[in-house]
Amino acid sequence: MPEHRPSGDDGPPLRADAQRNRARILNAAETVFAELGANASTEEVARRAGVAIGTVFRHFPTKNDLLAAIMKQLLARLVAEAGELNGPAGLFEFFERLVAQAAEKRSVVELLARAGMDLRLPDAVGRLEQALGGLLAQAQAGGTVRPEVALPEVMALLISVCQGALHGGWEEGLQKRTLGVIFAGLRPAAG
Amino acid sequence: MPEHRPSGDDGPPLRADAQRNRARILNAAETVFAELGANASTEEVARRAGVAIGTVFRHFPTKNDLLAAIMKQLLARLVAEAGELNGPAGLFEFFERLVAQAAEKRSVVELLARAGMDLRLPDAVGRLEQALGGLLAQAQAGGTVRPEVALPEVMALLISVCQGALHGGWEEGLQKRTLGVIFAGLRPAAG
Amino acid sequence: MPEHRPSGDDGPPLRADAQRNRARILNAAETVFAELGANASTEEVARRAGVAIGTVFRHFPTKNDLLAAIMKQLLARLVAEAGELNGPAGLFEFFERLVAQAAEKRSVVELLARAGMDLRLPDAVGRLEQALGGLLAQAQAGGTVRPEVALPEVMALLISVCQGALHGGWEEGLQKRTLGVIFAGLRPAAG
Amino acid sequence: MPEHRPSGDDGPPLRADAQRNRARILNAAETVFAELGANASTEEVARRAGVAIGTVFRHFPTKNDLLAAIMKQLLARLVAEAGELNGPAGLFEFFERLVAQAAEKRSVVELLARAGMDLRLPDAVGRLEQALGGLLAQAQAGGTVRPEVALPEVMALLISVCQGALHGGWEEGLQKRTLGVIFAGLRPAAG
DNA sequence: AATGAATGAGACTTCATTCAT
DNA sequence: AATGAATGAAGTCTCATTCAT
Repeated sequence: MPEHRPSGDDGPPLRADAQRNRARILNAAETVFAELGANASTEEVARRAGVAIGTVFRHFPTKNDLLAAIMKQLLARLVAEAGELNGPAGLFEFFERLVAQAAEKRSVVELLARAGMDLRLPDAVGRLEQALGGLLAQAQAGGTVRPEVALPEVMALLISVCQGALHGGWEEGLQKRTLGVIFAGLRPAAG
Repeated sequence: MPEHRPSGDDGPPLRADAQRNRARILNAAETVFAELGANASTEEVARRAGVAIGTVFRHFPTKNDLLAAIMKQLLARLVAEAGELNGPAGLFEFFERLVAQAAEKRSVVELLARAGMDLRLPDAVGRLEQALGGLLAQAQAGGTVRPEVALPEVMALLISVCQGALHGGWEEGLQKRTLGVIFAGLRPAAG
Repeated sequence: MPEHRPSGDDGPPLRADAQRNRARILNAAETVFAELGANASTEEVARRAGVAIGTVFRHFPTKNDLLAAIMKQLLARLVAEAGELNGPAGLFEFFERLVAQAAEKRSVVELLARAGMDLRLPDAVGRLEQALGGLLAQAQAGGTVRPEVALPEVMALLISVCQGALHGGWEEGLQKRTLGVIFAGLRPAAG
Repeated sequence: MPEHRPSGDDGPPLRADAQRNRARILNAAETVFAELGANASTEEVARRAGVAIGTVFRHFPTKNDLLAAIMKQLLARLVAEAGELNGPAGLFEFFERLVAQAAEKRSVVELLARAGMDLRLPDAVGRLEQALGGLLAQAQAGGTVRPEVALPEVMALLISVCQGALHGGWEEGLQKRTLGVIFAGLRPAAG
């Protein structure tokens, strides 16, 4: 009975070495996919993780499973990050952080993009939306964001701007000005 | 051995049939990559173009060359489209059209994304920027866009939102509301 | 438009070199599978055929397709052989020849065995049954085989005894005596 | 490092749990190979036996060893079965039982087939031949089988017809009629 | 110029076997 | 003795690219 962990159930706890390898693989995969894009080879992941190819497939029986796992980890991290933010400016802060990450971590976005496609991660994505919803509510309560703005377009803007940052390779100033426009669009009209 | 047309030079004019084939291949490629994504097989392109695989490689010695050519064609089309638009609302109109296309034409964006990477198309992109700059100037002249807004962030927003539309699969309403936020961010503060 | 020839249609005639390679591959495959059994590797087939692995897969997109093709060729050969035989002793002669072949050609049987399974060759098998039926009728007409004996059991005996010869590695004498029992069972009781 | 039992020697007696495991593995293997064929995975065997993969390899250092063990067990069972039969019709009865089993137990035959090949089981096979010899003698003594018929061809017929039954998937009627021909061939000529 | 067959590196995946726990 | 994680060779198949026709 090997260890695949498709989603919720944890099964018996992994042996220490297996856990270590699983983590290493996940990290290597994140790096590799970030550098080479989503169709980097699984062998490369194995090489960087310092394990044999078979080990990767023991933990993630399919390349897609590996991608899904990275994605899940990534989304969880984002949710956690969102959870730490508070107050009316939290939403904007979140945008900034994410975009900054996107600039360096190709996978953040490339994978986010596939979330709705081959990979099936509805709940993980759902949790992110929820967290984002919280930030939006706070921002609207604090008067930082117009009340008519709804969650879907905020999500859409977030993803868009991450993609843009990723593929465009924005330098710092550009990133700030681009977000500036979006933030201005979210704020209530100066009265 | 002529006939590759890496970029500027035209060389001897192509034979009529060769010209026809080149066009067919380009069209087929656009369709195929739009449908199957950027790593659809070159054979599939040949099949749809109704030519043999060798012919594709005679015209485009590398798959990347083919992608670059599509990109170039696409950008030219966008420039033309931008040229037809006028007045203070032209910029917004352009955004809307592009996003609408992105929703259907996968390649529009997937390729746009690679513009800065493996593919080298500085001049084609430059021309698009120029056209966009014209629209921006008109919008600012007409008071539709704040004067502080500069071309790079407009370009960045355009690309971002196209990517978002592509990967998110936005329905009509969402697309309108998302663009609404961006347009609000571009407009002068209501005074 | 490559050349796969799933079954009936011939499509455009293969180029001379392709035809030569196809034949080489088929021959190599027959040999290899005969020697190493049905799960010998496709690479080995390619090696013996003196072509690259890709060539094998161009002609037979799947290993199963290759097996099916061999099988078809084999059955056709058997049908032809059956067609050459005549008279009341033809059936027995056919048995003998087949068993003799089985002793050397592992595939003759191993593949025959899979005829009803993964490989789908109903018509090819059907033609063999038809030919065998002809021999049976002649034998019964000539009084060499009892009239109650029907085609299915003759087919069953033929396959059985081929399998047996294959896996048992019968020497000449044993083969003769074994068939002797079966022939005795087919003949009318001595009156 | 004890516990492999290549053939004759027994070594120190196995611990109770080890013995139990050995039996479980053997049973699981028989089932699995019967269902999935001889190249089912060893992991599957372990899974069904409810032990870890390492345990399987501790008991049977090689997959082939496992196959050999199954074979041995199977042959022993056949010998026992043959021992229970008596009288002039015993031989025919034995044929019928075996063929019936073959229809359901894929391994019975698939393994029998390999008896002479990679697996080395001369004595086990020898004992089966001996038992079969007994039945043959009785049948000949009782006048059910012609005196010229010798053991090797009986063995050959048995194996052949098992193979045929296995791969052909005979229905009941066909099985009966096929054996009918063979029995007729074994019986003394009427008269 | 076009054709399409051939090439061969490389992708994903499986599985017998070894070895640390 | 048992466990189960790790190994890595090997298998099937894909596809960009080359080259004989």
